[in-house]
Amino acid sequence: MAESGRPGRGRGRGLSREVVARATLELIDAEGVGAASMRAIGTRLGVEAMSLYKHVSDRNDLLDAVVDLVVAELDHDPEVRRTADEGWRDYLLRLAHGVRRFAVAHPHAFPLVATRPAEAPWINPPLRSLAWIESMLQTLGEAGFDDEQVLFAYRSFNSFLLGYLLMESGARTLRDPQAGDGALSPGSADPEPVPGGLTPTRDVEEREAIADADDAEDLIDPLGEVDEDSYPTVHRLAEQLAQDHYVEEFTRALEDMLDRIAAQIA
Amino acid sequence: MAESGRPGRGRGRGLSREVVARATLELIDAEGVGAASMRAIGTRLGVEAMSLYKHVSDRNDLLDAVVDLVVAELDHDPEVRRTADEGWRDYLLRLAHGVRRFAVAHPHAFPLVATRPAEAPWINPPLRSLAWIESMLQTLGEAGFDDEQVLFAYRSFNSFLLGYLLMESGARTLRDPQAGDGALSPGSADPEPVPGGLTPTRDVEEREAIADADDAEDLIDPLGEVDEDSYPTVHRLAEQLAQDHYVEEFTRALEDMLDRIAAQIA
DNA sequence: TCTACAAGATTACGGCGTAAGCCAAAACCT
DNA sequence: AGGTTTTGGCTTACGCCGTAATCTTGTAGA
Repeated sequence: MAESGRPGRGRGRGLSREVVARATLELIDAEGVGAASMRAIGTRLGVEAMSLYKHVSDRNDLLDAVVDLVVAELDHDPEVRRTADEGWRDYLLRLAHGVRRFAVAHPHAFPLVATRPAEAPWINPPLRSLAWIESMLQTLGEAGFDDEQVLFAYRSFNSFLLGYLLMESGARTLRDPQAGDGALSPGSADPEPVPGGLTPTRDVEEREAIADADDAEDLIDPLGEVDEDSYPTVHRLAEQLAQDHYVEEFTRALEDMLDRIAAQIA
Repeated sequence: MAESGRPGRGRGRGLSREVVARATLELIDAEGVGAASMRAIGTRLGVEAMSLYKHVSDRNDLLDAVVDLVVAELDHDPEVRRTADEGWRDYLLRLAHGVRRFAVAHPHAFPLVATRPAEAPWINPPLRSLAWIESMLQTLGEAGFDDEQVLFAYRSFNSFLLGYLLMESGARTLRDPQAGDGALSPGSADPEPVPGGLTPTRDVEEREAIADADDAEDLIDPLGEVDEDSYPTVHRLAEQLAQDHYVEEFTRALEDMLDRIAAQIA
């Protein structure tokens, strides 16, 4: 990991597995997974598509590299650390918020992390690295969990993050009225421009701040109208359904889940 | 929706949006989403690929039709009904198990239902039909929930199902050691044969029975070995991690979630 | 300087989604 | 019944996709 990579030194130009993966992630953020073709990535890097294969075995491997990038990004998050200085609860809390920060910053990429097939049935998304799994299991074990409780917490934590963040990132990446996604298809020749007008590249904290600030008026997209006669309840609740309370809800649901784990070990 | 459709009557052969969608679902079950190309589907139906476009506007629409098929399948499930004769808890319980039956029977298709982009941010997977959303919101409202509680229950239920079942179906559709998935890619020319040797077509109950019967020895795939020095905890817990306790865990976690909702309205 | 090799370029192939047009047969309307 | 319209499937063709195979070139090490 991170061999040398700077464009000045080394043999060719500044390409490397990580650089390619990073460019791919940027492309995914900007235009969706479907737009990240080998040719498009090459173009973005000023390079022919086939050159990517010097750093990546095939497209699957590239997408795996993107997932690795996500996991690596977690390690660089100053709030997320692999230590439980303040107890297991704080450890899981920080980890969860770190993962959520990524999901919010990269709503097009999160489904990738969430649904990419794993090598073993117990490598669960969204933490698909043996290193993190080891860290988590070990931390919980050291916190006094017995084996069964460790596994319960492991699965509870993963499925909670998976479900909630996939729901949230799904709400942030709506279908383009014309021209679908291509996210889960072979082929698909559409560009899938990011629909909401958001440009998810940096500034996670900034957007969070915005989302948190106005508390009850940040509705995302009402889908025009809902037929009142056919779906009266949906129609009545449409406005509240469209409100964005994700931060508070996530925090609260997370606390609830941790409570449940705590109750389990008591 | 069921116009006539029988091959004997009507104009052409027995094609229809639903028939095409059903064939697609079968292909997805057998070989994964990536294998369900227009040409492959046509071949399976004894028809040219372009003929499918008479019943479906494009491939995105076809995948939507598959999702519709899932929702429709729910309606035909005798245990799942859109009424709360026995209270909201029973209603949600039956619904959840119905969705899980589908996820277990169609592990390759569930990620599709889970990640397909929606038209509005409050249409959450896995219940992506206005009819079901209306049913659920209305039922909860009639059960005495106020608006805020309805929304809390709605989102809790959806994110729980999404996370748990995606985790479970992910564990049932592992990566083919050679040749990746193509599930989230454009292009991808691989067949992705179903890995576990399972043939998920009917007999959900039967497989459940098997899964339930032997309680502690149904491990799915150990991934060969895990390096003991690098990942000691994973190594130690590998066997238990590989065990399939999904049914009991799901049931228990579901009850916990319903408890949380119940506590919320008390 | 010579050699080996790694990084990127070129070419080419089969498969993909699908636009456009064609055609026979079923359905409909006197 | 006979003419017309509509429908459902077929054919052709185009551009994009992933990638196998091969060639070119600049650089590092001897």
